[in-house]
Amino acid sequence: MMKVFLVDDDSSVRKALTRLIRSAGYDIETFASAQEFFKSKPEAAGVACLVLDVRMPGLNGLELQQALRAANVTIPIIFITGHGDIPMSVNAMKAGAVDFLPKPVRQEALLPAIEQALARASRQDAEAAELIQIERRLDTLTPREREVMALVVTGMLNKQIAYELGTVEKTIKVHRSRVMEKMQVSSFAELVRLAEKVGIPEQNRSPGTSARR
Amino acid sequence: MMKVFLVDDDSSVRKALTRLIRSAGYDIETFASAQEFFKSKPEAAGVACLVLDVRMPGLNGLELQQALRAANVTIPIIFITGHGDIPMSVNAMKAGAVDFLPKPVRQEALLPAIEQALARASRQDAEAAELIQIERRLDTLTPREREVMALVVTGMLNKQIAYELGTVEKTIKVHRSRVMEKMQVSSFAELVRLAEKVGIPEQNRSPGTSARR
DNA sequence: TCCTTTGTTGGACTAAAGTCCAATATACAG
DNA sequence: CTGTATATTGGACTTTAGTCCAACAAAGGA
Repeated sequence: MMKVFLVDDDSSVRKALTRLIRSAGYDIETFASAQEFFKSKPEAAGVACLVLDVRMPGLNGLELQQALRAANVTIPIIFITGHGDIPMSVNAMKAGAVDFLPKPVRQEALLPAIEQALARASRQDAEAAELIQIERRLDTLTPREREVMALVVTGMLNKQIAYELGTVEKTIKVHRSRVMEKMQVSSFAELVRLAEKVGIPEQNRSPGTSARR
Repeated sequence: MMKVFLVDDDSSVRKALTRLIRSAGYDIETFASAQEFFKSKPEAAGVACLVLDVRMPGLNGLELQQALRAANVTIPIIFITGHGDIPMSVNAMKAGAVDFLPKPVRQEALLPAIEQALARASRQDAEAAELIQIERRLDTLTPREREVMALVVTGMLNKQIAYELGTVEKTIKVHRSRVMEKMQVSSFAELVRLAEKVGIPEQNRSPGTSARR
């Protein structure tokens, strides 16, 4: 892991930056166009960042940034460009770019940017991995268990939940215990924190009078 | 509330932008220098944003941005400049600027930026107000109660906490109940969430064997 | 010195939550 | 039709947590 993708239509730039980035100890993979990169499944690259030329024939760098965002690919991007202007750089940064460097690219600027981008990628990756873990557990819950969990983490008492769901306290206890087991937590505090992370009480439960028996 | 501060050493710019901003329905207050603005207690301005010229005699805009950050003043900043370059704009954005607009400033660029900046200020203000509320309650806790709260929100049982703190379960119950009361929560789930917001288990408690009796 | 705050603890319960073992009822897939 | 997953419930307890009343000790201030 720790991979750097480089997308630039100028082969001499690719050659020079490849040498630089490789000598800094990173894995590097280059592409001559945004389309080519986009087809390479960058979402599966693990911890990686993207050094991206702005002006290219076909899809340009900023458009690729939008396309990646639209595809939910969160790889950190460092733009490089020979003919940029302020609005362009500002837009790129607003859209989440790590840096925006004028060409010719100085290694004292590029290498720290890459380091920072990879650090960000690493955090994002860890965060995403944790969320996936949690959602995987959530997927093992039955619909009823999910309902119970959503109410439990609000702090409601079992008897209140039972009334809300039109059943009895005993049943809630059973569901609740299965929720704890399936979510792999050993304390209620942990369950609350898990629920916070995935934003659990987000389901629009019908307000007011719900199903009674 | 909803105030716009404008800092620019050029009085004709101040005049023109004041008219524009006022006509858009915002309160505006202008300053001819960064120092002047800095002395005006901007941290107490409520929901507000700052339109800031980069190049000024004395403290320049970017330096003011750093000074504000150092002073923990989080007012959103929109830079305006007549002689900017890409690295300058990128640095400003990295440091959290909302936008970075070239002069002459077009109102179609400035007004949306102000709107966005004020929206951000509003969120920050709400967030800060909530944290202050919580910390105010935390301040009413005795040292011991804080310790107990920190352990309680990890999900430990009263008896475990008692062992950890070298006392008995009964004592923990008392502290715990006072914590709930002083923090003004009616459920354990709420307490856990409050603790999350202020990052409660952050105190470096001595690891391993702690105080026994 | 006297009072307040803080930290403790006991007794006596009540309430809530959790556990084990069992048993029904329904819907659905094979 | 039969087995499985889901949802439900009872009984019988055990553990935990919470509540009310009372009391005591040490530290610090007024």
